[in-house]
Amino acid sequence: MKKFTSSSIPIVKRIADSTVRRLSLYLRFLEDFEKRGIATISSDELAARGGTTSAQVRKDLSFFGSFGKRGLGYSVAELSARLRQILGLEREWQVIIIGAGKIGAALAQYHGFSQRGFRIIAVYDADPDKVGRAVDGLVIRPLTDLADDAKRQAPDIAVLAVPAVAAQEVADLVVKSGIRAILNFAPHQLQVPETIAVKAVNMAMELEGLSFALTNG
Amino acid sequence: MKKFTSSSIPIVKRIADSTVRRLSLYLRFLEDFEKRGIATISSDELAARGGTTSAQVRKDLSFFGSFGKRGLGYSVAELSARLRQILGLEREWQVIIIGAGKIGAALAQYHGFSQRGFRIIAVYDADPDKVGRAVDGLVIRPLTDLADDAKRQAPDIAVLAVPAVAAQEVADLVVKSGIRAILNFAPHQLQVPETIAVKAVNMAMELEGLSFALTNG
DNA sequence: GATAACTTGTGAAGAAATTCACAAGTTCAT
DNA sequence: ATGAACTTGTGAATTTCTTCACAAGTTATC
Ligand SMILES: NC(=O)c1ccc[n+]([C@@H]2O[C@H](COP(=O)([O-])OP(=O)(O)OC[C@H]3O[C@@H](n4cnc5c(N)ncnc54)[C@H](O)[C@@H]3O)[C@@H](O)[C@H]2O)c1
Ligand SMILES: NC(=O)c1ccc[n+]([C@@H]2O[C@H](COP(=O)([O-])OP(=O)(O)OC[C@H]3O[C@@H](n4cnc5c(N)ncnc54)[C@H](O)[C@@H]3O)[C@@H](O)[C@H]2O)c1
Repeated sequence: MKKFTSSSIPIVKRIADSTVRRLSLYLRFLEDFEKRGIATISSDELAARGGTTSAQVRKDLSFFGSFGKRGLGYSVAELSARLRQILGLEREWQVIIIGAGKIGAALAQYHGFSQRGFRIIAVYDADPDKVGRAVDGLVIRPLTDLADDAKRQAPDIAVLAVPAVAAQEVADLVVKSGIRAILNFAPHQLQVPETIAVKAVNMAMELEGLSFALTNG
Repeated sequence: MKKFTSSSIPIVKRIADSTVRRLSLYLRFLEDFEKRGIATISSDELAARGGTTSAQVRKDLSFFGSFGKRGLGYSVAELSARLRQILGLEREWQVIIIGAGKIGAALAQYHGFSQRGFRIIAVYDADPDKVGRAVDGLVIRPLTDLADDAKRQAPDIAVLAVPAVAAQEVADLVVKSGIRAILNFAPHQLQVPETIAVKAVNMAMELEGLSFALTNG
């Protein structure tokens, strides 16, 4: 088993999605603690905040190294730096939004993303009426420009906020343009090569989950 | 082990969240097949669509009964009816939106939810400048009215689209008003009684998941 | 009605994720 | 220095989830 060294984060086995989500949560809590001037934190306190257990917190972190001090806990500053490193948040990611409708516009105007290192560099739409208008300082570009633009700007992540019927063809174009990650808001299961990372935000599915919980609760 | 009867869906053990999400997916596919006039479908075809396996599909369904015909597969119409019953989608759910900002407004104007039986009956905001304006035919109401309104209208689900700092106090009010399910868009981990069903849509977390995938891919 | 080709439903096996439990290390007070 | 009070990191145990594999049932064809 490889040991952690300060210069890199070794990943010795596939990390579960649920683990990554929790790391993301922990980071948010740590930032909160940092803001409040708290210097160290125990796995127990971190767990209480996230609705999990201290063992889970320690196990999650143990995949990447050992960042704590026995008897004391974790340095808030150090652990959040580690998590940012693990999650790949030390760099800035270039994000484009495709579909300047209601959701796409709301996302483009939301500054919470760039605060976390996800910079929205362009907004695209297929509707000639929308192209040329501005959303939060970004001029909406025609989708036909995407392939060319991507060659120059090499965006990292495409956010899909187009109607479900258009989602697949847009995804195909995104993949063809060399973009390797997609955040999909359309209620359509995308078929993409497995080298492409896809996350879906499906609000109808969340509501149905609540419906199930209310019905069988 | 209890057996399935046509009048009710017996749940003999706790159903995993992941199972419910997949049921929701299957239902979407079935509706698609139904629209295209396909009468029967095999677990294999359903699985291919959802990126899972036929055994997984059959196991998911087996928690609730046996809905298929050996050698033939599932009746698309019957299985979607069953899934709607299981998910509690035979009735209409009353939904309120709290926070008429960018996201809240986009959600209020989105008709995809009511098409799936989630009827948005009211929008609330704390900002006096927003109160009284209309979003998609709904007049924005002052949040101070919520408790009273809820006594009459008994909404089922509250969608939280308020800033993170306000999320907890709004959630407390929602719970106090007798609403038993929350869909939270604010990047804040809500603390609520365990009788309350909560789902969170955390887009920053999804982006960080993509960042992780791109970094450690 | 016999055979071939399917497909379901489900125990059992296997894999994965979570929780337990404790040795080992740290801090603090006296 | 010593003891008490903490807390981490991690194998092992446990629980949960997924996949396997096959008996049993259905349909179609000849
Ligand atoms: N608005 C919501 O609250 C909400 C909620 C859940 C899911 N969604 C989903 O998000 C997606 C967008 O929803 P919306 O409400 O913003 O819709 P919308 O109609 O307001 O916006 C869609 C935009 O996409 C553009 N578009 C259409 N085809 C395109 C194409 N081929 N290439 C590029 N752009 C194209 C349209 O011109 C339009 O500007 C839909 O799939 C919807 O189901 C929206
Ligand atoms: N806009 C996005 O794309 C986006 C993306 C991810 C997450 N979010 C989250 O969604 C939430 C809303 O974001 P937004 O962009 O719509 O913000 P916004 O500022 O546009 O809207 C927030 C609304 O909430 C109202 N509000 C504030 N305090 C309130 C209270 N105590 N009770 C009732 N209403 C109150 C405000 O008056 C405003 O109308 C935030 O938590 C944000 O982090 C938004």
